[in-house]
Amino acid sequence: MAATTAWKTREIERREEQILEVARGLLLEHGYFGMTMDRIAAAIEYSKGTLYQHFESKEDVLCAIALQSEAKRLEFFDRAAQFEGLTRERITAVGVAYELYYRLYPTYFRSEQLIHNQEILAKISEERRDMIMQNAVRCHAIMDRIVDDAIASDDLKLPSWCTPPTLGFLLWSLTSGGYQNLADPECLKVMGVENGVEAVRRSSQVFLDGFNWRPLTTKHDYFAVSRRICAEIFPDETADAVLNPPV
Amino acid sequence: MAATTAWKTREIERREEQILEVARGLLLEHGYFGMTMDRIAAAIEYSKGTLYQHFESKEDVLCAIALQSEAKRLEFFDRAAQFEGLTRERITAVGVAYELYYRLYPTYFRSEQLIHNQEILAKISEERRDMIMQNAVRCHAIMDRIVDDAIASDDLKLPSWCTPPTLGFLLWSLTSGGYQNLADPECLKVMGVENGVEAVRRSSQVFLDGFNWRPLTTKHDYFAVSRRICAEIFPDETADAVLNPPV
DNA sequence: AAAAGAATTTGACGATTCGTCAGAATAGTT
DNA sequence: AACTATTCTGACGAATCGTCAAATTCTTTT
Repeated sequence: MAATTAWKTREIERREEQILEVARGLLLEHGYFGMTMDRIAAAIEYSKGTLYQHFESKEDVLCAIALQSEAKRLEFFDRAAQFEGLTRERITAVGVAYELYYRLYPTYFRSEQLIHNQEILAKISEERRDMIMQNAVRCHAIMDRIVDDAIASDDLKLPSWCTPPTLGFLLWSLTSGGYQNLADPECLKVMGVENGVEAVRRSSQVFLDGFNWRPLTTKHDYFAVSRRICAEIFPDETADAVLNPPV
Repeated sequence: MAATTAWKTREIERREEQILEVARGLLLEHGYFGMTMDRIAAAIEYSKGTLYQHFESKEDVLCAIALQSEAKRLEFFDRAAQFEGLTRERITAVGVAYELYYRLYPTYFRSEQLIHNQEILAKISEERRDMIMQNAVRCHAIMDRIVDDAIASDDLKLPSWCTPPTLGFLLWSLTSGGYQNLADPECLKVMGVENGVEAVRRSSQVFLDGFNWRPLTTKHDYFAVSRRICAEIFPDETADAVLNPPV
């Protein structure tokens, strides 16, 4: 009996990575319709049949790419969650994490947007869909945790219409909505906004001020806090002067 | 010479409306991939060739649908802009307009999202793309105008990092981002939010409080203002008790 | 009313792409 | 070397987009 050898297993893993790398390149350069299975197969120098042994459909490839992106985002969020300080400093750390993710991995950000499409989600394997959901849940759990801590420590008192997950949803809507609009050049032209990333960052603080999450920006230098977060949590990612501190 | 008669012209217009109606139905029921040109042709009882005399591509059909949606949204914004009152009441009117649009025409909202896709936009006629942009610009101009008035009348003083269009962009990001997340059932599940629409509406006010746009919610009953806006500007649309006042 | 000519409609067709699968090629075993 | 298990291949069927030459319908002229 000729079983799959360890040697072969490694070869398969290597190939899977290669496929995703090539696919991401095609996706970015030629878009969704330009990323064809034939082109991917040609680029990896294997046949389409082999490609389909790794991924059950084109959408599955797409989701695998998005999954990598989400994993990176979750990694950033996890690291941000380790920042120690006041609750509002901690939620700021999550904001910094998301901003860095958006700025360092714009291609990842874009592929994530793509799968927020029910038609694409409908075509993929149960397994991958679960993993995607799992990641999203964990990202929101991180935010929820901080909001809960803020309430417990009296830094924040939410109005009755706003549950802790609701605040997470709103903050998420503001930032992800903002980045999404910024990522669309047509939108940008229409809206006439400059320094969009800075605006999103600062307006998040305005938003939290509106909820009276203490200490307010008038009492606390969140610019300095962001710098500390960069230095302590994301030293490698912000070694480049452009990203430290966030402009 | 046999010229196109007035009779025929009307017939053509009627058919164009019919196509869009059928196409929207297919889009909603079966999604982007389920909306095929053959199915549309079958449903309107004309051949595909005739269909292609009205629209130069599938994307063109999609954009025509989105254009109808945007026209409706613009109509709502225009009406909201006619509300007379304090500047912050007027921006509230725009918020009410957008909320009503989202709640009354969820199918329109969805088709608008679809065309915010560069690949689809790239395939359509110059003419339609211009019209789409034009509508978007006019919606933002309405917001910008109100922000400018607020600054002129000292109701609002923007921080130096935030231009008037930037505030429009941010408010837009919060609300459109929020509705978009709410429209995605998977997102909703992940985030664990209830009463999302109410949360978006109230959080917009929190946001404006953060910018210190007077009068603040602590000094002014924007719930009552919203009711007035509904009664004066959108009487027909909010005749149904569920929508008046916005829950 | 019939013929000629213009406008409109049709659906079969070429091109593209997805996903499959029977058979070829390769690797491992005896 | 012969045999078996595994992996790989690319031609193929199906679905869909968009086209266009031919068929049909409508209008005008004689």
